[in-house]
Amino acid sequence: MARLAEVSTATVSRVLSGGKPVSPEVADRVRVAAQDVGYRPNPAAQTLLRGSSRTVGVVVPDLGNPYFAEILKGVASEAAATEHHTLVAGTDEDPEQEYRSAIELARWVDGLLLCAPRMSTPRLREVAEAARRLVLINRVLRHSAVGSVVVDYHLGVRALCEHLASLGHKRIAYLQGPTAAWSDQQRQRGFRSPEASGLTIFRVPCGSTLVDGQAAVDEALTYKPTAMICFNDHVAVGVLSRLRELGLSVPGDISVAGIDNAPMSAHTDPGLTTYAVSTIELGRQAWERFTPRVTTATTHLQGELVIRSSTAPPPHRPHR
Amino acid sequence: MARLAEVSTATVSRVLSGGKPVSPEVADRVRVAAQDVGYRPNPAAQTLLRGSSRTVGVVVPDLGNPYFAEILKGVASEAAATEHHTLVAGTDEDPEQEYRSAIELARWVDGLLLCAPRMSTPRLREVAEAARRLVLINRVLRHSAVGSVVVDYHLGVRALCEHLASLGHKRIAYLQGPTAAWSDQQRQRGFRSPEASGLTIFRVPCGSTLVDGQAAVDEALTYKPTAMICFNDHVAVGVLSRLRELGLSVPGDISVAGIDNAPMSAHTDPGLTTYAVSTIELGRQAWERFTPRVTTATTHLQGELVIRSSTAPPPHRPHR
DNA sequence: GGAAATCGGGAAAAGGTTTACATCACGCTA
DNA sequence: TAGCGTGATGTAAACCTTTTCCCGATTTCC
Repeated sequence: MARLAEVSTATVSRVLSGGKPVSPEVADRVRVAAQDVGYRPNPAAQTLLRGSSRTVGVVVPDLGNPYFAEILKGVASEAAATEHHTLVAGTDEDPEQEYRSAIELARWVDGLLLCAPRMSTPRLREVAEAARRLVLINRVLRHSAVGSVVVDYHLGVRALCEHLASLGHKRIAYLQGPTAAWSDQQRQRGFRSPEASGLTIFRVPCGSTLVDGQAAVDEALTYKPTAMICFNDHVAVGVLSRLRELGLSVPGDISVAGIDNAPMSAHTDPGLTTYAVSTIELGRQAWERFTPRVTTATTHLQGELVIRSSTAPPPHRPHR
Repeated sequence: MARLAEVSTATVSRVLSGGKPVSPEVADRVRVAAQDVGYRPNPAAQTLLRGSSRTVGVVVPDLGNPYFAEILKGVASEAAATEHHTLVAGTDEDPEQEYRSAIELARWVDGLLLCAPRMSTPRLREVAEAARRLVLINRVLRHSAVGSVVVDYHLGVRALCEHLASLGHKRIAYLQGPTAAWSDQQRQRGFRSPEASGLTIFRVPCGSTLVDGQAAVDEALTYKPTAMICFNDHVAVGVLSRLRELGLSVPGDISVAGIDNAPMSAHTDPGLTTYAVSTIELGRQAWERFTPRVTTATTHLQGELVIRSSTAPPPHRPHR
């Protein structure tokens, strides 16, 4: 203990952590000594006593997905601003691992940020019990001390549909997200009103990745749609790539729209029309849900339609 | 202490963690009790005593950059496989924050994975002292107990140059990475031999992001190059986007090549010629450097040239 | 001038787990 | 049969801080 080198034992604590009254010269002496010896309080000991690790956990399906990477970035940055650390875990889209990682991380952290589209509600509830504080992304759970930040995807989908309808589209393929994903169901909700207004939606099983998008195009085309709405921008990029392979022009032959406004979406060819969601804001809101004062309610985040050049009026005659 | 509910105190430890001899029936009783009470050992206490937190730290310039996201993913996955956790910090490309984050994280973790292109060598050495174990990405440091995983970028650059030269290119613009970044210097090394062989390289200040690429194009074009090599794929995507705006066709009017083979590079239009580096392998290698047995040397990782459609012979007459 | 209040500092306990050491019983061998 | 070794369990110390309680000293108010 470097503290002996100077004055005492508990005074060091007062100087370094507590805002307790300490005489200036003593405080200085302590600081100098700490500097000299390179003294650093042991985080484990601090955590043990304080009962708080000053750490938040982030569990997402895929760390490689730019969408989650952005959220992680937002949270990590907010956390760092208040001397907190960020523990991460990727779950490889596996519900079982979502659960295990969440439970495991919950032991360590003060607050857990969980994006687990596939976890069953009962298990989610278990996690809620295990975590001191839980914030869900794109999911809700009736439980005290659980906050949620959800993007109103149904609004996004509806806006995209209205945009496409106003261009004259009638037949739209929707490339679905992962089966049973909560946020996919939200998107599906958004089709109700457009469908009632005469739009025809063809639902095509797909997924959430670039490769999924690429693979789902051929099936989607069998419905002869004039436009495609993709589960997210990631998928849309895969779709654009496959359409190019097939020699179809976008938006000449077919229009394509994504959701999320991923960083790359402004730079695809053509630029991707999408429903923009601010991941920064999402991360910020999520972080705010950790602070005790906030009544742990659900925050709804609205995006906005970003119209780029991947959508246009349908061709006069169906392609092919 | 839930343990009192059953038998004793230390026996619980023996059952749950140590492989110490315990009679089967007692072990069962403990397990059942733990299950009932939902008992979980306190990680802080374990860490305090064990002297190891079973945690590794990852510090990267930008968590939103897919390249680092992939590395993080690789490490987190390897870590999870051995019951370790992953602590992350983004530094927003700020050398000062690189240092602070690294030092701070070093207190918590068993091993630190550091990607700090801009940190000065003396500070890097300080971090090496503070960390129990340090692994550097794309950087080397003469110091015991410091491992490195570096990509041989000079080989990549040379390969790209040779590829372009074989297509007939003579004037190549290189869009530089962040000033003073170690890995940019490595790339620059790769130009020596091509320059000696008669290739002309124009160096253009740029950066590491999509937006940097977009912004640097105009200056690069003033040199009237027939090809551009970009610091990384991220930059290249920005370049493609700007060239499209300017009405220049790739590779018709000008060839473009990136470095890293980011996930999106196969799906740009045109597909990006690049020097492919396996981030998975990088993460794996980095993780291996944490295990004590490895003689903490530098691992050199070689990529391979991936030729897609963004490179082609130069136009017969210089554009414009 | 004396007593009370306030401020600064020191000693010790607490926080939950692991592990070394001590204890105890049982079985095997001489 | 007695002694010794082995395997199972309990006890207590150690890990490293923070924080509470308490005491001494200085200042202020009556």
